[in-house]
Amino acid sequence: MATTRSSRPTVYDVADRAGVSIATVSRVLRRPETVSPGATRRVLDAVRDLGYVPSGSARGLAARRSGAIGVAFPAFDDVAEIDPVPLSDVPATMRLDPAEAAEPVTNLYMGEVTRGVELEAWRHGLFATVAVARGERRDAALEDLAGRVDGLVVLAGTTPPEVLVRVARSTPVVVVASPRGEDPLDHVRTANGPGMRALVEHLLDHHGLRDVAFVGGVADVPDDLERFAGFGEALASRGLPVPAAPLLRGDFTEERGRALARGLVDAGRVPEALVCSNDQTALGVVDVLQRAGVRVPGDVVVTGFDGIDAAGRSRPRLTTVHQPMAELGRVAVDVLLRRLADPAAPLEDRVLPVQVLLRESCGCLRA
Amino acid sequence: MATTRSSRPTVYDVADRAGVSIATVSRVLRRPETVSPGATRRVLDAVRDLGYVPSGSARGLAARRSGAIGVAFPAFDDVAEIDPVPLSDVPATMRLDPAEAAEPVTNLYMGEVTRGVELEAWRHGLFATVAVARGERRDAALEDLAGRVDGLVVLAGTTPPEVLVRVARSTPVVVVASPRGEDPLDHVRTANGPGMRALVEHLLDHHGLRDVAFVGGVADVPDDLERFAGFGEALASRGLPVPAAPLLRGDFTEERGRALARGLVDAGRVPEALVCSNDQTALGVVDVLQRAGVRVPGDVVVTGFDGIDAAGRSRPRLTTVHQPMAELGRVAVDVLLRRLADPAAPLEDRVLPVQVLLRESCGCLRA
DNA sequence: CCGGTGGATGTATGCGCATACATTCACGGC
DNA sequence: GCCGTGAATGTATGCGCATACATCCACCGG
Repeated sequence: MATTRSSRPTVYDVADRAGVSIATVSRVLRRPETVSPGATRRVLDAVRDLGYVPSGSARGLAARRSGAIGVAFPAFDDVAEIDPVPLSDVPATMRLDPAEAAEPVTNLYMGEVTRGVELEAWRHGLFATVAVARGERRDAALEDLAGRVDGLVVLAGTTPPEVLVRVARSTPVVVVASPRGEDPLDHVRTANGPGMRALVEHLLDHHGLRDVAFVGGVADVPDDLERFAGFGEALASRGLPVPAAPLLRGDFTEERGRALARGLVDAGRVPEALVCSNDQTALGVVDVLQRAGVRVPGDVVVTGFDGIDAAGRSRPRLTTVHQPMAELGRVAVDVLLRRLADPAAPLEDRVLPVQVLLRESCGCLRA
Repeated sequence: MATTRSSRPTVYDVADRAGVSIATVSRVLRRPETVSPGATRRVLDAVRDLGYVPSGSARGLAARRSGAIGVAFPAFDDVAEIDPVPLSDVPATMRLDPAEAAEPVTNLYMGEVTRGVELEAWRHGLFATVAVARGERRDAALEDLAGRVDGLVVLAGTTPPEVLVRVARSTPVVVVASPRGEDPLDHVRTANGPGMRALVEHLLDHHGLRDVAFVGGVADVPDDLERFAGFGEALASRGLPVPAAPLLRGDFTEERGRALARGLVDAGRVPEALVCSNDQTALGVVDVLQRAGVRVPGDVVVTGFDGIDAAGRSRPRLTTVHQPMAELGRVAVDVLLRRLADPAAPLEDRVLPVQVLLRESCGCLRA
């Protein structure tokens, strides 16, 4: 006994039932002050009786704007696409869970940025349509999305720049979290470099460290490059030698961080400080060091970057640089709306401030 | 030098440029096999040259389906709506961060469910449009959303049931995470009761506990009710007295969990086990107990529910019941598509399995 | 008592696309 | 050499709404 109607009622149905023209129906819904009380009343009754809901497509077509903003992410979770939907009736299983969970931070990132976009869109009466560009259909899907929204917020790495630029010819595009290149697009990002620089200068000045090493993430990722650059600037500003490359390179995962730390311990050459390119890596590093009997921050200082929840719950709590993920989404929408309002305005490159969180893993606070 | 065109090119522009009719343009894009190679070629060239992207609104209108699925959440973050967009140029600030972070799990929940919905939608060539129903515009926005999608996934608590039922007259609605009531809607939820029951039976049977107390969350929330019911069933099945109400009642936050634990410690009557209705609360409880010198699980066993990341990172790691949040979204979409395919099919009430994670806080594993 | 005025409502049209139907044309069979 | 056939393409229409413009009518001033 599902109650879904075979076909949705339209303005015409409402108009018939209310004994008015479709124009009056439309007016009651969009500009009520121009319609007499009587007609308004009858129309609203008809709307209620029929369960009428205006078609977004028709409205969008007539208004020449969809009322939605698109958010596109790179395929963080390509793998997850495999699992079939479980239809098991088993209500509860049980298992010993000794494993160290390694929740992908990317999920969190996606969720937070989406939240920011949705919030800012809401404030302007818009909706947010999200898509994770995966596999083959990747670029085609982005164009499809572009066709159904008023503007796009695209995370760096979602699609090749040339596709973005092409799409941008018809739909404004704001790129999140990558530095302005030569593309004619608006950008929003965080102060990766300055954040890392401030953190490292703190280690040098406040804790008097000198033997400071960088543990990178995936090579050539803009964020990683900027962080390493900030690291170098800090050293240079204090007259210390600047390495050409990170001491170690991971892939932003906790597991990889563990492996790297294991290598250091085995080789017996752990520096005074391990400055990691992200929190996940740092958490893995800390875990392995502690198991190997190396005290953090007693024997070695470890820091992260991102400011994820887990970094504030570890022992020791991780000193890190917090970047405002949801804020990225909000500001991206702000930039998008400005672009919509004035297509000829100069390109924007907004850099959001970060905050260095001094906690236990650098020795600033006691556990 | 922004490159956004003043108005998007249409099929007509493409047809003109390619020297064909709009029908041929449309065919090249939708059914390429019906068009000659020559025409196809010219059309694609024109599309590229003009940066043409089909209008989603027009397509939706003509096709009588939008190609999008709506996801609506209750207003977890009403408060956050206040902050203005920061336009600060300060790239990095610094602060000592002694506070215990209390990341709202609701954000995570929203992100995960959205992820599931988006993934399943993607597999069917659909997009996901999300909206958090806040404040005054709440119900109106839900209808607006309904008008622009082919189906809705609505989380319990987003809007009053009567609004849902009304909307469902024109757009299929699947309700997530609340038990089937009298509404003529499809439902998808997790096995809250059985999960909690299994966990508590484990505490009774395996750890031989008897003085087991329940720490609830917000009253009258379906999930909380079901969990408390499962708690009671476990006790009853072992011939123990079943309390009529939770020993304590929090609000699902970590902070509130702390306050409750403080009360117990001060009163000097801490039970053998504190079974919490969610992880956040349990984390707060554990923190305060430990600071008060009460050992967990040595002196008192504490358990949670939800299986959030933080529960696997605390010391001791929390024994809890993991519920598949992303899976909720995926299955909801699955149910939605079935409903779309057959409006007359019997109503569904899918219950997803949960998994009890036995870790350190119940004593199953050593820290 | 008539033209003017403004509020309420109706009529007609366009938004951009998909597609049913019509048309054209090349080709093969008779 | 004519007609049937089918592939390729064009023409016309509808999808559901917003809105410019036309119409109607009650009411006012002169």
